[in-house]
Amino acid sequence: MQTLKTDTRKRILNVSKRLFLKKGFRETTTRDIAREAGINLSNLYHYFASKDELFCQLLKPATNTLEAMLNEHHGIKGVDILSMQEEGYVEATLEEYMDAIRKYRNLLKLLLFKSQGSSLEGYKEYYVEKATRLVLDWLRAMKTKHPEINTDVSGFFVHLNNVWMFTLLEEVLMHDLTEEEVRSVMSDYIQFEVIGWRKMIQI
Amino acid sequence: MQTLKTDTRKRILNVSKRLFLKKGFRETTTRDIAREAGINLSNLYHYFASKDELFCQLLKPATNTLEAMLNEHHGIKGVDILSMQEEGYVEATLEEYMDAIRKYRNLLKLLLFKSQGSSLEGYKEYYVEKATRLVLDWLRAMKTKHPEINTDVSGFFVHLNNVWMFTLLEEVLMHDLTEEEVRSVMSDYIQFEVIGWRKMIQI
Amino acid sequence: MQTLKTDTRKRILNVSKRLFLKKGFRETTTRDIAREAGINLSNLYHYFASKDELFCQLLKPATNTLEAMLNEHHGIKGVDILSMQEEGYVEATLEEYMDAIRKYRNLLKLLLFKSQGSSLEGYKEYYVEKATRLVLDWLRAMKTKHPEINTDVSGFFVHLNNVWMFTLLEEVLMHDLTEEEVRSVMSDYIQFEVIGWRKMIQI
Amino acid sequence: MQTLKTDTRKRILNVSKRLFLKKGFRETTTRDIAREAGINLSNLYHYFASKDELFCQLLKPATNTLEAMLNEHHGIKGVDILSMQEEGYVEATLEEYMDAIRKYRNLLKLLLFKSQGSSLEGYKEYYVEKATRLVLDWLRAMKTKHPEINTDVSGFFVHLNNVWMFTLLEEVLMHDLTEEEVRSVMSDYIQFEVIGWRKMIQI
DNA sequence: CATGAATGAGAATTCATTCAT
DNA sequence: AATGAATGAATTCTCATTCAT
Repeated sequence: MQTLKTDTRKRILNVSKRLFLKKGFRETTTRDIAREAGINLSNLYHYFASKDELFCQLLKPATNTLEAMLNEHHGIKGVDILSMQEEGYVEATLEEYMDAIRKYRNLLKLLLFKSQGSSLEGYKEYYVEKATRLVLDWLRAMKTKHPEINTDVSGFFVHLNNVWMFTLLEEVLMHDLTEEEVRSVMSDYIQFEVIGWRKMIQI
Repeated sequence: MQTLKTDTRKRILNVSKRLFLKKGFRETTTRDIAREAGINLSNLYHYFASKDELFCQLLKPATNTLEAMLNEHHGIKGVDILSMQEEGYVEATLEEYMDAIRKYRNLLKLLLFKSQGSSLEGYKEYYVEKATRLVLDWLRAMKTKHPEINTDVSGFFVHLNNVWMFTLLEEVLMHDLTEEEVRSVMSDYIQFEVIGWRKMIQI
Repeated sequence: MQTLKTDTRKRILNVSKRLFLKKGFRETTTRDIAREAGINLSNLYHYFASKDELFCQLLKPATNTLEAMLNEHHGIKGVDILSMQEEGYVEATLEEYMDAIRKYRNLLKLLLFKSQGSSLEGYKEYYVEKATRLVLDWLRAMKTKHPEINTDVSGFFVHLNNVWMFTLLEEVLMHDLTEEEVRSVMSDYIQFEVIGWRKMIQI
Repeated sequence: MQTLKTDTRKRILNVSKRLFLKKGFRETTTRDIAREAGINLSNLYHYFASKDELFCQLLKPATNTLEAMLNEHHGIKGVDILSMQEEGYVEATLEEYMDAIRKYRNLLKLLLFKSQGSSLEGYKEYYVEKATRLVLDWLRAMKTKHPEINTDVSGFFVHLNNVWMFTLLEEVLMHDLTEEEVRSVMSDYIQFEVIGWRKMIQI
């Protein structure tokens, strides 16, 4: 009996994940992937248009989540600047990061450490830039709403802030911290950030 | 007419720097370098044993400086933990970093962003690890000398500290901050670090 | 239109045989082979992992036969030393050599004269050594079975014996003796050997 | 003080001998030679027109001796076929071979085992052919002088005879037999040859 | 869905030799 | 006599991708 389309596709993705993790995007050949997936090399191209597309598809869940977090967390969408004072907000944000790492630990590793040569190799920079722009826009909006707060924050500061976050993420992944350790480090980090943030905008 | 050895060598290095900076180590071919340097491809091997060696030689000034800084700044050699309180120490440290960036801005870019595929591709990790070990050793030595201070600092904390430093360096390089901006950011960073450090060891 | 796999493979092998024979392993380039076989250079690597593997595969029939002859002829396996007196034994041995030359004349030429630079370049020496060891072991076994015979034969003598055989083989090949001529020379040689042998062990 | 021309030349030859012996003609690069001789690469070409010429010059003493032996021993020059009966002749011949090995052991090794890629790579075959022709000519001359002897010897037999001799030489060199061992083996061989020879021509 | 065959564009490195000084 | 610089021609092997079936 012929393997179901999804089976083969799934197998390719699983094998890819393993190989990309081991050797990185560039050093992993399509031949390796096909061989280990037990399929013909050309057949791989029935499922994915190119090696790059395969990589992007593989990372889709992780990048989707990151995009979502980008919009919601640094959220231009409705979160009021004053709500950052509430306890629950910090908790929620923490959980979001935790979830992402719990679910996509390996995909995030791929994205941050193993993507060179692929079209995702600049993802971190792209993400940080986008986040920075969103936050700055949001700050401007908040200024209109709450003219009393200080939103005179340099772009570079916001930028650096986002970079710290990614660096932390990278360290957590690189050193394979346990969930307990991650939680502890993350908690410190987010508190530090929120507090610093409040102070900065003087609310 | 025969070109002086140093001319050609210098030309190769200049061209390499430009190309590596533009396309990275891996994507830059020896052919490109030779063509742009106006020499025969094989002649390149007269000056450098391999593409990798060329890259290492090119980065030598920067890596040398970093190694020196490693030993002197995080220096296990003679700096007393108490001297970190003095104004001058912070100043000096700041100047050291400033100098490195001023002199080797592009080489540091190459080292940190464009070295993949070369033997220097893991330099950041190597450096951070080594720095971490040196600092921990130094802390142990200080404990003997000043039993009253708290040196109960986790390895991961020290590690993270070193990573922050590199991240900052990366950001400064990546965004091509002017010297004025660098000085400002660096100053903040070092003060932050020294203060945090003092608090941590409770002196 | 797609060529059958075996066609191309066969063509590569045929072309290789011709070129290796003409210029030797080292002086024959993979480019030459591909061009003359009418295929793309990289396609050659579809069929053979390397130039060396191609050479070994090409010679496989001959080396296999030699290995078989090694085990059977100088055979530690069951041939009794006394059976060397029988007429049939000499006949059979002769035929074996004749067959090998008849079937693999050119492959044997490649193996003995054109293999430098390949992993088979020391085949003659390897073969002679192995044969020598086998014969010496067999002699020891015969000594147990027939304590009356003289098996006090020096290793160097056995060695030299095997070398003569190869030299003869080489001469026959190098001078392209006809089958008739080969048969005549071989016959002399084998009779000479068997007679000398009998005398030596005094049976 | 500048090195004398002969010194440098001598040094090049010594170094070459060592390197060629270790790695063979082809695998030894002119760079290696120059480096180890402590001279500039181009300077090597002041002493020898090419790598090949260097090799030939190095082997000159050995090839000269072999050529001389060729003429004298298988001597078309005056040796009467009947003198082969005398004791002294065998002795003299033996000594000649012994001398050559004693004096040129390493050069002969180079010639026989390490010359591939050089213009001397076919020396053995060339020598054997020439010897064969000389002997056949000489036999014809003897026939005129002594019509009673049998000179009806096949060319291939003479050829094989010369090949045996070289094979023996090769074995002696390859296994680094001591002078004592060489003498013993050689003695057997020459006696065998002379006796066989006498029998063959029925004198 | 699946396959075997085929391709083209490289890429790093080697080496004997020559030239100008 | 000696040198440093330079050359050109080669060579093996890689890899993502496409085509015909």
